[in-house]
Order: sequence, then C-alpha cells, then structure tokens
Amino acid sequence: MNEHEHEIPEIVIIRLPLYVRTLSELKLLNQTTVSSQHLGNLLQTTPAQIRKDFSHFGKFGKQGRGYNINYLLDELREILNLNQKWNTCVVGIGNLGQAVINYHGFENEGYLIKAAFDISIPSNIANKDIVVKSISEMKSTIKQLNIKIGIVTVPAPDAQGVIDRLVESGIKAILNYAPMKPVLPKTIVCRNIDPVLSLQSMSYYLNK
Amino acid sequence: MNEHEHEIPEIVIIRLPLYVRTLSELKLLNQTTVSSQHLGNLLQTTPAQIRKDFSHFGKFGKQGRGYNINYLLDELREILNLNQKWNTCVVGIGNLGQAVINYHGFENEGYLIKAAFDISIPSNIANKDIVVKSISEMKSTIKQLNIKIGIVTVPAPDAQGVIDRLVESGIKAILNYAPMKPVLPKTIVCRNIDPVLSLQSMSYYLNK
DNA sequence: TTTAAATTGTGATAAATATCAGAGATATAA
DNA sequence: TTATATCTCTGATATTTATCACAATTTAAA
Repeated sequence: MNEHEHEIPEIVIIRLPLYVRTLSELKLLNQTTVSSQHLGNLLQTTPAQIRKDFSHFGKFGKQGRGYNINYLLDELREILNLNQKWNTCVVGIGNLGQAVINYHGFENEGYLIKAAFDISIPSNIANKDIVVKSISEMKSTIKQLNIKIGIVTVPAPDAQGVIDRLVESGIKAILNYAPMKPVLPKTIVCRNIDPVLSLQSMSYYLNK
Repeated sequence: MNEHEHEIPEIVIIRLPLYVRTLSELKLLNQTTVSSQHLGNLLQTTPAQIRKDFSHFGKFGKQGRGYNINYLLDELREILNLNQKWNTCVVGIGNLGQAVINYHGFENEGYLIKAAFDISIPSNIANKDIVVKSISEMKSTIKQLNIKIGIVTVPAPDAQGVIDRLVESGIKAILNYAPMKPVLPKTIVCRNIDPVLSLQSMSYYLNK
C-alpha cells in the first residue's frame, strides 16, 4: 500500500504530526530506534494504532527491531510536506494578530509569516521581515510572496469576508482563530483554534 | 433517555458548544424557533446528527415545528454547566500567558481569570482583578479563590511539572497551550491548543 | 546452530459514530 | 374538517475507526 492507492482518513493525517514531534524529541535524545510499543507509551496511545497509521503509507519498520528514528522521521516529514518552508500571512492585526506575529513558534517549524493585513495599519508593528499592508492589497501581495497559508485573527463577524478574500487570493489552507466555522470550497483545508469551545466542552465534566 | 442513564460519547459533548454558539446567534437575531435542518445548514452538518446528539439528553423539540431557541439554549447551557461563572488561572506569564490574560474572550463567556502564576513575577501585569503570584503559592491561592480550571502557557519542557502541581492543587480541567500531551489522572479533563500541529496536518494537503 | 524473545504489518473483528428512514405529532391551508 | 407539508425522535443500518491476534522476520542468547 502507498499513498497513491487510496484516500487516507483525515484522522490519520491529524495524528502524523504527533508522531513527528515525539520522534524529533527521541532524536534529540540521541535515540536511534524505537518500537511502536515505546512510541505508544510516550504518546499515550496503542502500538496497534501507530502501526496501522504508518501502514497507510508504506513499511517503515523492521520486525523484531522497530523503527529507525531518522528514517521514519524523514519519511513522515516528507509525507506531511514538512521538509520545506511555507509562507503564511496574518489577517487582522489586533491584539490576537499581534500576539501571533510576536510568537515565534511558527517560524521555528518552517511556517514563515511574510505579510500581515488589516483595514487600518497600526504603526507599532516593527518587523522588517513582515510586509504590513491594507486588505485591499491582499491578492497581489499573496501572489507575489507565494503565500499558501492564511492565519485569520479578525473578529468573528469579519472572518467569513476575510476568508473569502483569502481563497480568492489563492490561499490553500486556513488557520482560523475567529470563533466561527467558515464556509469554504472543499479544495481548501481549514483548522479552527477555538479555546472557548474547549473550555465549554470541558465544563460539562465539572460537577458543581 | 436522559443524562443519568448512560455515558455520553465525548464527541457529542464536544459538539454541544457549537450548537450553543449558533443558537445564541439566532437568539440575537430575534429568531424564536429553529429546525434541525436549518441548524444543520448553519453548522454545515446534518440534521440527523443534531437530533441524535440532542436525543442523548432528552426531547427538546416539537414535531412539525422544530426547537424553541430560548428553551433549547437554556437546556444545553445547563447541560454544559455554562449558566455559572468559572474561576480560572493562568500559569506562565510570558508572551503567550500575557496574550491570554489580555484577551477578553474568556471573561465574556463566563471564564474568569482570577490568578496568574510564574516563577518570577513580571511587573508589567497591571490588572487589579487578577492576583499575580509565585508558583510556590499555587495551591493555597487556587483553594482560596475556588479555581477549577488551569490555563497552561509555560514552555513545553516545564508543562508536565506545572500540570502536576495544578492537579495537586485541586484543579479539575486544563486548557493546555504547551505543545505536548500531558499525562493526567483520568478524573481530570484536558484540551490542547496546538496551532503548530494544525498547520502541520494541513500541510499534507498542500501539494508542492 | 538452535531456541527464545521482540517486533512489524495486516487481515479479521469489534467498537464507535453517522446516516437512514419511517411512525407519529404538529401546523397550515383549503 | 380534511389534506398536505413539516419536523422530531429513534430503531435499524451503514460507515468509519480502533483493536486484536498471528504469521513472518529479525535479533540475541544459549
């Protein structure tokens, strides 16, 4: 089996980055091999699930031995397209947008914030690596800078409009911080970051 | 059927806040009733799923008519324990922690940030509603302020230690912004906010 | 060399989740 | 009053997802 023969369940794709993260940590500890059992312990999941997940993409391990960490890591990073840099932009330069811009956890993982857009442009964004522009210049800027991922940090009522413009500008993936579920063509991938929903679903388990 | 007769799948619980949000929006628009069909359109899901989800908790609708929005909203909010305020604390007062503290989307939904902890206490947290303390005073402060939810914004390597302390201090739910999966007793609920994982799983769909 | 232990990859099975479809109830219009 | 359309609730069914369990292979020890 390989990735060309069947559609891989999204739930499997969503788990792959977790494997990548843990394998990276093991690599940093100079480990060279790992079994699905050990990986399962570290990730609080079952070895069977890990093996099944990997089996969608090929055979990466050796019976009786486990997985070579460097090899598996590189294969998984290749599958996820992590062995390259991705250009992103932030739309909405309020508190949240500025927090995202100042947080450097994205750059470290290869997601470069190349541009930031808003209706009115604040003067306090001092970052020579990021182009700050009006939303009206979104399309040309996104094309010019080869931006594929949009990060949406506008208030919920503005989000759908902004997202429509991102799609029209050729963006392929959206990381949405606005508390709403965007309507999107099915060629566009989207993930919502919504801590309030998380708090609310946890509250169910909090007995008064 | 009601909530006392069976364990409700977590995936159902996770969807309830989405229903609450959309119903609140409809209420704001002065709508009084809604059908599962209409709600499904708004939420991009199927009416059958919405009805099945509700059926775990009781009968909230009227055949031929749909759901009374005020009634359904109040029932769902009651089920989720949203008809009360919850005290929370933030652990880690770096960039991310400060962004969380300055973001007022939590307070508006009834999640009050009552305390913030770190090893060294920054002087620029000027907020008379929030107690800023050393991590060493965590347990007593959490008890005293009746805090049930901990928001973790420390770097990943520090997170497990901090989370262990939160659990020991009597916290029941954790909103974890650190890029790691905490090990927890199964009496504690946890949600992870991990935008890098989201970006990485989306990257799979971005063809080079 | 032989045996025992470890471990993968996977078909089969089980469990969880989503959808279907229809009886029954309600509302509306003729 | 009757007919028609609407819509819930739910048991049955289908689909998806996770787990099991074992043959095959590798490693290491006897």
